[in-house]
Amino acid sequence: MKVSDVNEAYDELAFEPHEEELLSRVAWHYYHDGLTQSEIGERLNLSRIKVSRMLDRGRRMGLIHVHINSSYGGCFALEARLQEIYGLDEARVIPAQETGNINDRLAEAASQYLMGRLKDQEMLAVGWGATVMGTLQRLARTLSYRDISLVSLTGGVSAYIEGVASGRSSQNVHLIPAPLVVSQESIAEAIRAERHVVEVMSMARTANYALVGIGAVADEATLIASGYASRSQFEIFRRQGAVGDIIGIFYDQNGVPLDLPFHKMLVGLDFDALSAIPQVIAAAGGPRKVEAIRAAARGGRINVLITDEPTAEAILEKDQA
Amino acid sequence: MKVSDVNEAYDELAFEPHEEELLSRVAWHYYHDGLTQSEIGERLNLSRIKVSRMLDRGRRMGLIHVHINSSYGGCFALEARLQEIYGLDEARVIPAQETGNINDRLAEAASQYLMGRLKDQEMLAVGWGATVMGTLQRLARTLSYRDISLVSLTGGVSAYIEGVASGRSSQNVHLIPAPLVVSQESIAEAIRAERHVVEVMSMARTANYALVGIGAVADEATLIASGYASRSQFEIFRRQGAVGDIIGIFYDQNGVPLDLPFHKMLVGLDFDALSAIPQVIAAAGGPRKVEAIRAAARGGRINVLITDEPTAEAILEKDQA
DNA sequence: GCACATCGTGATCATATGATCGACGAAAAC
DNA sequence: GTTTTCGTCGATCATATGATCACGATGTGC
Repeated sequence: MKVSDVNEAYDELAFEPHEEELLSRVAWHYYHDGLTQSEIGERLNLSRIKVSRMLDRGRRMGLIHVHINSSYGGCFALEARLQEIYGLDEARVIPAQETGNINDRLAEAASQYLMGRLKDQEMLAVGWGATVMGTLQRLARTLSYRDISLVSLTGGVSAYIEGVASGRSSQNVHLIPAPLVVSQESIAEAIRAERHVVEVMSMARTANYALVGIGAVADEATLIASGYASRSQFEIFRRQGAVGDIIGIFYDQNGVPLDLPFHKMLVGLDFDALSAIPQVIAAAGGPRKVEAIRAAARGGRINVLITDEPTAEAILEKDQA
Repeated sequence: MKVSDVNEAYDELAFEPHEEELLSRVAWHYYHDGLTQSEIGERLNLSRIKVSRMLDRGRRMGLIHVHINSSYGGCFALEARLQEIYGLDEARVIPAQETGNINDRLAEAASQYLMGRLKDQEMLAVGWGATVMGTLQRLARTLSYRDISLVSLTGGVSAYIEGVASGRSSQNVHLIPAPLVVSQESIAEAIRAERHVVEVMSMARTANYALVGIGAVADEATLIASGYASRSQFEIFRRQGAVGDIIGIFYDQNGVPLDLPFHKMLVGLDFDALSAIPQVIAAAGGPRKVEAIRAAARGGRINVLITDEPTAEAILEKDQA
């Protein structure tokens, strides 16, 4: 090959057919035949370094394309965009699937995420919600094996955490011994002043990770189903601009907490304390929660989001413009 | 390919959903994000060596596929001449290579070709032979991902198609439940009259693509190795002018099918039915098959030929004068 | 229960790869 | 004609990679 030929052809977008053939040949030997660059070089009378550069060019120009043959493949693009747009530390998107409970699948993904993250003897703070419960159930074995401490972010957790804690030395599980919501502000204040409660809450502030759910302001919410709130209350929240809640705290479309009487009756940490935890991980998905998740992400309430493909698409669609 | 290899490959085709996700993620970071294996390791809490092994596994299982996105597979001059001389719709010629199994390399090329061609929910009819088997193994993931239906052109396919079909809803795979050849004409007739067999065969006629191998009339033929025919039979075929076979049907040097008793004992489609399929794709190569491939091309038995460089040269040499 | 095979794991090390640098040659600018 | 600029080339070297080995866990058959 003449050097001048190459110079004439130098144009990032197109190259000589002759070079394209050579490149295809090099790429074929490299990727399909498993030859090393040196072997290809001596076979085609090229220096090793030149083969290396041809492969590089082929990759950059898209002549060599790596396809990942999996339903997960499409989700990574969504993850990257979620991370970029909302400044998340990490996003996990699980593939769309008609069959199967979405909360179960999210819980599975969340537990897998945590299994890969939690180190020995770290502390995990947990919020409230169906997805959180499912995640903890799946994590139970890992937690005891790695000597992870659990601490609750709010009241009302003991009901479902006991199964998880069974068989473990109880000193590693610290629960707020109270419901999530009480009927009067004065009672909530009294509980929050209890020595044990104060201790647990200050311990929660030292956790490495917080695992929370995100609730929609819809009649199907777990808060209503479990009797902590009524439909009429939700109607009021909605009129005040609430789009979702995290650990019982309702926020508007920008993720800013609202000033509601309901919040005064909660037993648990507030948003400032939650934000102080290094990694706040939220697992949530489904059509009803799109707005709630989007607002939480926009407001910087969470660092890690685990959701499903259609939800991720719906969230991003609104912020594309 | 040895049977043991096939079995191993089948075992590897199945894996846990969680592993698939992790693998996809690793592959994505490696190939699309350009991270090093160490970086991926620390990000996902895996040892570097484990990442390396996962990538290796992903490549072998066909989850990771390197596509060389050239309008030509590699050797255009040969491809252009093959297309012109034999009126093929398309020819793919892969570079010469002494080492490495030629059938594996052809299977790779064929699977790549089909991946670029097959659209969602189309139907692929498959013939018989080692190269076809290898191609299907590589295609397995793509097939299920794109919801491609498979249908057999002949009997005897079930032995190797099962691994490919595993994990897929069986309604998309339609096999002729019989061997390729039976011992008596009457038995073949009876099988061909079976309702289920009739159904599958009429379905095969509606396929968009047919993928077939081309066999040589040589003692090393897969037909002999697998016990469907004997050396003495081959000797007779040869004397009657046979130069090769496609889906068990032997033809002369012009690609015209011979009138052999053997054909009456086949369970499968005939040449007329095969020709009715819009795209008949043949993948074959090697010195012994030169005559067989040339005759098939001359006779218009195939529309697309995938072969290797020395074979292509040998074929063309005979028709140059 | 114990020996044994099998598999997955990480450590070590040789090799493959690609980033950097200076040299060279061709075209363009002066 | 000279100089400048640009791009390619190969040498060198740090790094990335994968082959090999040895270990420990797990499961299996006797």
